[in-house]
Amino acid sequence: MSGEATPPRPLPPGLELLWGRRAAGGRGPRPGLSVDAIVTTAIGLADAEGLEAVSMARVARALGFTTMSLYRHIANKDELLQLMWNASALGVETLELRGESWRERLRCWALVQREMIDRHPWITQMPLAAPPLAPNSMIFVELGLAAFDDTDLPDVEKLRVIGLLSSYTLSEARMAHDAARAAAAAAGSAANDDGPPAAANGDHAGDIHDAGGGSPPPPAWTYETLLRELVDAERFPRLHAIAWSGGIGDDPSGFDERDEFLLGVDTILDGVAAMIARHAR
Amino acid sequence: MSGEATPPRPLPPGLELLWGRRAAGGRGPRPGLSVDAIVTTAIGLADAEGLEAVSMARVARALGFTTMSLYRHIANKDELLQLMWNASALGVETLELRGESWRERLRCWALVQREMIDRHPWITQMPLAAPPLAPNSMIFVELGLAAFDDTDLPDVEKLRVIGLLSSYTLSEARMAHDAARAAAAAAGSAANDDGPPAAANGDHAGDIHDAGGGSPPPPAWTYETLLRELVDAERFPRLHAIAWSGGIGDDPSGFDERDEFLLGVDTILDGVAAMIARHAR
DNA sequence: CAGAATTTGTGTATGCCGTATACCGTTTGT
DNA sequence: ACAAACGGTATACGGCATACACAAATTCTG
Repeated sequence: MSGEATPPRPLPPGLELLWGRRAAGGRGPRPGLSVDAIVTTAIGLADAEGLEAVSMARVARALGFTTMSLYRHIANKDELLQLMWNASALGVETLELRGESWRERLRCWALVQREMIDRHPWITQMPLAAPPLAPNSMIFVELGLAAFDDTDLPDVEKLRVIGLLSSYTLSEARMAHDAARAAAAAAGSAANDDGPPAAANGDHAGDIHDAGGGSPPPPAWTYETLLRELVDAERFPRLHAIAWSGGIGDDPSGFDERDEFLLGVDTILDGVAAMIARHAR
Repeated sequence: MSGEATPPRPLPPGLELLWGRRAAGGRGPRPGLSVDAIVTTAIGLADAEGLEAVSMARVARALGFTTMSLYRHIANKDELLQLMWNASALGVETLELRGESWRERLRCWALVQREMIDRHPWITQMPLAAPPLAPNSMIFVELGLAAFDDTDLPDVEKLRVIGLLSSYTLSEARMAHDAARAAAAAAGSAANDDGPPAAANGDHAGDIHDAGGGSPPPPAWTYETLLRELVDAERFPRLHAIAWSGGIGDDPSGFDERDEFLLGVDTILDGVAAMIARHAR
């Protein structure tokens, strides 16, 4: 709120690296490690084993350095996560939205975002705090704003729609990947025996969740069977009906998650159309 | 896929507690600790200091027990989080949606959810995995479905809208609370001196983010000033214009976050209206 | 009523995590 | 030649979730 002179240099910590301003001074020994290398191997780790596999120690070991060496290039783990998030959107600079109307372009915008997330599912596990400040986020927002160029929507509304769309995209992707991970884990623990044996307890195993008899575990729960077990017809009449009518879990039609997602996008865009019409009047 | 007989008992671990089926056997000493007490104090801790303050050790200490005693009542921390999430929606059973039309009821539904989150902001920090299976989540979904009772929308679409609305609600709440927390942290670190001193480094302070001269830190960044610093007019023409036109950060009008939120909800509902109209035809 | 069975809470230990701090060798500007 | 700056390492600390073994309390069974 004070002053109109643009502040000269010192960005808040963590942003300088993101926006690429680093002195690159000359005096010490030539570094064997670089921010790029760190971020790249961290992303590789996350791609392969999920975000929880990314620890300072693991990243450093994968690079053949000590844990603490990373801190010569990165302030802390949070900064690393920010850098990963930014680097995961590598293609954005050269991206162009296809479509003649705002509607086609926005749809394309959402889809591109969804595809970026699908390429790096750990994005949905990131503890994303506060509004986006990474350069690639900015580029992406700018791109979204450009989709509105043929409309008269006020800027605030454009931003609201952008936020709405990307929050939908993120949460839809999160659900899809969580489900996929759960399914993979269930399949894995059923097939292999080296996975976590149900829920390891010490000498007090049977109390909280009795591990069943000696019989093989009942054929593993799916979301649908669970729903049918839990939801009674009196308290949950509508959910009960849905659970017993099939078509909840894996849909047999060729209707995949991507189409599901686009249906949601289209619903939002219908709302945006009304918004634009209202403002044109 | 297999069998039509409802499976008899053994729910997957973690769900039994949520759905209240516990043997309550008789033989041991009378417990001085209960699941309820644990969950309650954990929620108290989270309300007061955020979700990161909830550790097994802290909860146990607050109760006057040892850390490991908790594990006699709860399988692991994740289960505790699930229980907290479920308990945070305490009022849902006695909840009724006001409104004559599906639209009013859905709007009310979203608002109620938002208010529940605002009462326990740590909900937005929860690593929520997979579709909701807690009883209170179910009740809430059932309530959302009931809002559609005067429409002909297929069930799948109803569920999609429910998901869309609540993902929007959650992410909007997350942004609001993250911003609030950041603002509080900035104000706190400016006023107090017992907070983390900027970014502590060892003998190598000045390299990554040089802490400025001895002068007092430049008046602290706001989102708007940051945007103005980072976003240049060539690469980000639209964002640049927005950043310099004011009205981004704290809006001076009496237009608070709740109204902002409801505007987004209304946009979604416009889309839903189109959806319903399409299906009625 | 005697012991067996079962359950609650405790103490201790393990292996991860992020990171503060002190140190040493290398490079470079003066 | 020397001081300053820098890159990497070793060590250590406090916190975390949780495995495991044990003691005391209670109740069921004979």
